[in-house]
Amino acid sequence: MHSFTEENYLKTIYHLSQFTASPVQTNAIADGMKTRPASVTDMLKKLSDKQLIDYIKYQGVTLTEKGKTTAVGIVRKHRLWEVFLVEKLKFKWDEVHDIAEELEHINSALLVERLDEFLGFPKRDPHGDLIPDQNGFFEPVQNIHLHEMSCGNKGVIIGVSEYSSAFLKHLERLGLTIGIIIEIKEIADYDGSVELLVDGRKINVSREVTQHILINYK
Amino acid sequence: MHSFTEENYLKTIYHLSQFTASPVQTNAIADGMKTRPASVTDMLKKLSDKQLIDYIKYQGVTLTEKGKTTAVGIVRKHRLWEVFLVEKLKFKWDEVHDIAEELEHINSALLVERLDEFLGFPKRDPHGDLIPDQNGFFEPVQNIHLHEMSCGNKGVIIGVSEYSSAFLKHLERLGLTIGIIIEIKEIADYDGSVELLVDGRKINVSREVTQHILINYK
DNA sequence: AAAAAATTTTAGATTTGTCTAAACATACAA
DNA sequence: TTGTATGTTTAGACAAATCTAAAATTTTTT
Repeated sequence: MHSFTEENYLKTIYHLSQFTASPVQTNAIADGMKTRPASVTDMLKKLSDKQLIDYIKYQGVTLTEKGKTTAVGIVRKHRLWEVFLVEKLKFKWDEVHDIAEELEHINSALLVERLDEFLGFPKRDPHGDLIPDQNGFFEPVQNIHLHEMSCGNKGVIIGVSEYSSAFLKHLERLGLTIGIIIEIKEIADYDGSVELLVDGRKINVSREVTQHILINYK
Repeated sequence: MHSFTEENYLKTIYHLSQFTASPVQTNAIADGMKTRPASVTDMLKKLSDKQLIDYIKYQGVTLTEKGKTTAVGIVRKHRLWEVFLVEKLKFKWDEVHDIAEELEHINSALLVERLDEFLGFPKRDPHGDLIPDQNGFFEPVQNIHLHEMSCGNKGVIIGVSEYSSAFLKHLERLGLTIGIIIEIKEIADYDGSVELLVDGRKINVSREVTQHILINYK
């Protein structure tokens, strides 16, 4: 078995490699793990010894199959527990991330499958993220961030890419929750803030916010 | 916050002090924690520094109020999670102990209270152990072990004091589960094995088994 | 292509929890 | 009450995960 720390490194590397095809760099991992680059280097050696990552000095890392399987397993647990907390225990979507960070390390394959069944095999978690199935598969996503869209574009809010309570509460106050249909009315040259049409109302959101909203856009 | 290890020490000390009024000894803790006496001594110093135990060299330890509160909190979580696993996820009573050992360290007061509510404020866990309430209170138990009873005595199986899957499966095979009424027909001088009357049938159980069955006997 | 900047790694230290072996304290028995 | 057995603590080491400071490598700039 792997330590919590090892699991967290794998998860961080997994999430970082979602955004790029190239190897994940030490500094990026250090940021994600809120630790120092020197500590990351130490851990990369260990994960490499355990065949969980391919590591080339100074070049960065990629997950091996074994590493990816482990990482996806943790992501699956995290998202299932989030569904449990919201659906069964009446938590709000901004309250569950930190608790799920702990629960994701509970080690029992049977538990995960029973939980999945108990929850009715949910497809997405409360933040709109897809839940990998028992074999680690899930349809590749082709969402784009709101800030990548252009004037006149329409779409549906399908998820977020930031899970802090502060951010999620802010979205809720703005009425920008999952499933909401939005249309881009104007993008300010000055600060990148965006005017949205939501449910007939006009709403102004900062660039900061647009960078963390995922849109299902075709 | 306390580390998992610290929490496990506190829990072990708590359980050991259930059986005796006198201070808990280093070797007993080492047994319970499956570690060495020298390691226990190191940890006792740390717990003492944190005011979780009263520790006198060579004499043993007792929990402080703070230590007891912490320990009971962990026991509460353990037992609530066991109920969840059996009642909601359809685990068997012999499958839940190890998973609950992990879940008991999840850190969220709100989670515990929501879980309690979700489960309908259960009074006992699947092994018959009482679940402390939110304030750590629970009626003092006056169960006795089956091996402490005499010929002709009757009682109800109210719990167990051993949680291994092997033991619990054995009980189930014998039909000795919680709520079952038993009567002692005979106690063998030779090996301490006991003949029980259960539901009209006669059953013979080893002394080993009688030492881990708790009876509500008045 | 050399210099400067950014990134990454090494070296050496620290903390937590563990260990073995040896010393120390207490209990008990002759 | 002295000796032996049992139980406990100290001393010194080790592994995991982290850190700072310095050295090494790669990338970017001029």
